[in-house]
Amino acid sequence: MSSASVPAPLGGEATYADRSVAVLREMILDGSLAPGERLNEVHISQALGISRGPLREALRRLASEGLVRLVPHRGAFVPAFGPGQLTELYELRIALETHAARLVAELDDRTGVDDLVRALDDAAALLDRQDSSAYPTDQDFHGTLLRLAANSALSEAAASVSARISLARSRSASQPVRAREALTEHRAVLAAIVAGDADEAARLLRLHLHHSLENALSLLDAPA
Amino acid sequence: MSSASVPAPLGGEATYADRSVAVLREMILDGSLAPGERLNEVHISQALGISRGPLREALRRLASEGLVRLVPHRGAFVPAFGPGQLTELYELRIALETHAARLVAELDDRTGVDDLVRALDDAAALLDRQDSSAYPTDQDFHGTLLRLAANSALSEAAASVSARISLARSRSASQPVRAREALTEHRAVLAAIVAGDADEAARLLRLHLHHSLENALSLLDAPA
DNA sequence: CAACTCTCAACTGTTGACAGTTGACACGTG
DNA sequence: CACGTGTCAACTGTCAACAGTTGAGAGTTG
Repeated sequence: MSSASVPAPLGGEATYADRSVAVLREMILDGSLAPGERLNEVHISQALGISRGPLREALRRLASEGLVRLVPHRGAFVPAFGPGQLTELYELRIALETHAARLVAELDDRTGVDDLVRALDDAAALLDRQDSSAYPTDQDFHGTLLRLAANSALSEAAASVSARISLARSRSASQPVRAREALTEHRAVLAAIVAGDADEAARLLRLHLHHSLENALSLLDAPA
Repeated sequence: MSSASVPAPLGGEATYADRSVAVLREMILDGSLAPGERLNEVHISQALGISRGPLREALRRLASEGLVRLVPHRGAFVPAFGPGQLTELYELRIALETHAARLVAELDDRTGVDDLVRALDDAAALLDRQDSSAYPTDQDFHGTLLRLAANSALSEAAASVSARISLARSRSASQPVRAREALTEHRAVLAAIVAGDADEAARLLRLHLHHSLENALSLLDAPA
């Protein structure tokens, strides 16, 4: 382990297990715990200043999110995703998000959609003015779409998948410069939603995510 | 190939937690543990002849499957699903399965699909000959479709959703007589898949699952 | 008599110790 | 020298006991 691990305060009001989940998830996603690394229960519990019980519970919960892989009698590992698994995860994401887009397109109340349209217009203006290659609202767009679908089961599943994809992509942390393309595609999807064309919205979003997958795969093959 | 996994008698070599998960899942799905019921750690662990540690792990794992609801400092409950949640779950199922159908329709290797066609033909013949109102292959059809999609992440997500739907429908255990309609719709979906028409396959499957949802909802409102 | 407070039993959260398993290293054998 | 074997440290799985929280009911007060 990248053992620096300050015996973090871990202070708050939730249970130790809850807080451990949060701390470990953060460490896994930001690379403090590298893919392939083994998570030693004794070391980590001592580093967190708790006993093995709550830590084990945290590890099991992370395993159910797919951020940790448990091997009986061997322990917990941070999974290392290959191109095949990244593709599987993207296909799953496509399944979830395209259906969310379909649900939103068939929604009666359009206020949420209108807000999203405005947000994307603002982002477009910002991107045109200053050459900021960053497109911080990418995750926002997908997150908002899920939220508008108003299906908590769907949202939770999508969140789980997104976390795993983040982990799979974590090695290539350098956000690509697909900002403009992504924004353009987002606006196209949104236009179809506004028009109430569920099929077209789903089709465009599927296309967009396939582009994103291609991008992610190319970055995966070319490690820094 | 050490673990060619002979399905051990479940009392054999898995950990206590593993076995507890299996036992409890069974009890929840077959109604031994009714929705709304509270799961007392002490009582259950004594009934299973183990200590609270492994049982707690089992409960957390079931919670991650959605078959148990954990309330901090209050304990574990078997969730009681209302019409709204059942609808959410079905929408999630639709998202997953329609995408699976799409993937299968775009598959090159058609041998698996051909097998499924034959299986449905057999089922149809059987259903015509004897007036057996049961259509045992309903779950088989959906399960096979998922398997053919060859995406383990997708399959696992679908399995989790199916388990929750089973729980939500468990009160109305009497399988409805939608056998013929279901089979007809299955064959229509499959025909589209054979034709390689992903859009149409997805559309028909979405329709089929919406019918199934309507049926489930009507049974939910009218308790025996 | 309603509402509020206090007390307590039951239960979950947590801990530290014990038991069984695994993988690796050293050793002996062909 | 390759290979099987024995041994062992490290680690996970499990247990029983301790600590903190919750909800309910007895008791009290206006």
